[in-house]
Amino acid sequence: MESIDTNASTRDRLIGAMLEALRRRGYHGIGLNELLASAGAPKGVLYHHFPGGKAQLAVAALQVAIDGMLASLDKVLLNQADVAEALQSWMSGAQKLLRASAFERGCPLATIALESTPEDVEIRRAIADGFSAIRARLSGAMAAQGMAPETAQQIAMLILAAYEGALLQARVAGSLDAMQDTSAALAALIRSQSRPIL
Amino acid sequence: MESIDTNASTRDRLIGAMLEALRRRGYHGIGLNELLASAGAPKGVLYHHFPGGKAQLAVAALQVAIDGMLASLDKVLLNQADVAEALQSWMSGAQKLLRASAFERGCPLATIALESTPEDVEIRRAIADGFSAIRARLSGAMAAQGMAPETAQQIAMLILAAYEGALLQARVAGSLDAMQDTSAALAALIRSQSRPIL
DNA sequence: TAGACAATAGACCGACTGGTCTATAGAGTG
DNA sequence: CACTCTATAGACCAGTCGGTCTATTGTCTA
Repeated sequence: MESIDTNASTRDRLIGAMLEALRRRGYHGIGLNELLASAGAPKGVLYHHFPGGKAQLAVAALQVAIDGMLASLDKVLLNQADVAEALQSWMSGAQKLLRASAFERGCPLATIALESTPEDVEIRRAIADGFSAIRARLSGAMAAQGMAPETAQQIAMLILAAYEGALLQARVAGSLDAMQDTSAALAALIRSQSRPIL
Repeated sequence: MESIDTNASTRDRLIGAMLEALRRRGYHGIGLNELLASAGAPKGVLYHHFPGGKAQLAVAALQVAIDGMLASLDKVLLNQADVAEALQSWMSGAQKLLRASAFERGCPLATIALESTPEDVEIRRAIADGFSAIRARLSGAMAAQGMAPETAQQIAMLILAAYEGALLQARVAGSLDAMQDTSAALAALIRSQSRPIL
């Protein structure tokens, strides 16, 4: 059970609690009362900061999650000139977080994406935009390394899909194998596509 | 709204309704009353066929889903000698189902996998076993086509991860792009690995 | 026809859901 | 000090949750 930083503002504690819930159980998997208890906040404060209720809080949590993913991606891309290596760093970071949480903290975007229905307009838009931004970072980096732009876009799509799918498999299996295999296979693919075939 | 085949046995209608719910909204996204209504069955009959309640019904639905995925995989692998082509057929089938449901019917395994907690032992085991069986089919087919066994296992992991992740992205985006890009990138990868580099 | 058992039917239950409402506390400003 | 506005607090609500229970119907066998 992760405890939420009690020094953070009430609003941030609410977001943190929702984020944690989305990672572990999904949007419908946690109730408002339990959420409020883990944030150490009474009910009124939720509707004060988020008049739209649970759904609006979820959107705010998604934005935070997306910003975090983009930041970690930018960091590895900045530190490593080679995209294949940067990707492996990125996935290795995800593996550490997974193991540290006993395989319980996954990607919050994936969970709520699958639970959402067409009525959840804001939620779906936030997720779709987030995925799109992540893919843009990836394809940009690969194109900068000499990959054909259309190929880079295709492979960025594959990378993000594989990342989410590997995380998912790793969680249910309680093993890092999925992450490791996927990471290795992706790195090999990027390398083979970055340089024209000899 | 999909209507359930009223000719099927009550037990099968319950499973069908749960399967549909898992595809569209997830385990916690549907209530027992709504589920029963869509199956056209009263409450008592659920606990007659599935004493373990909602969770046991979900496991039964997962088994049906897994059997279906394995069957469709076997079919394309039998029809097409080339694994890359078989994979594209398989993913093209998934695209048809997605579009036919207005991007609402996803993979039931993925959804409940992300919603599950460590307490959901039977559910997680069913999913993990299902994924494992699917990967075994894929890696077996690639190994039979001359790919090194370790490589085949890695790529099978990548394929399944990418499949789930692409389906997820396609759903939130309401577009087949993710499936098409992923499918093309995977096919190219399989082909490049099946034959030793010239 | 009687008995046994599987299947269907739905009333009912306590617990909890997301959400609303009113009351109060605290901070900042004139 | 009085006023204002944000933030905190939690009682309260109708509706729904998953699950239990008893009654009835249908079917097969003796």
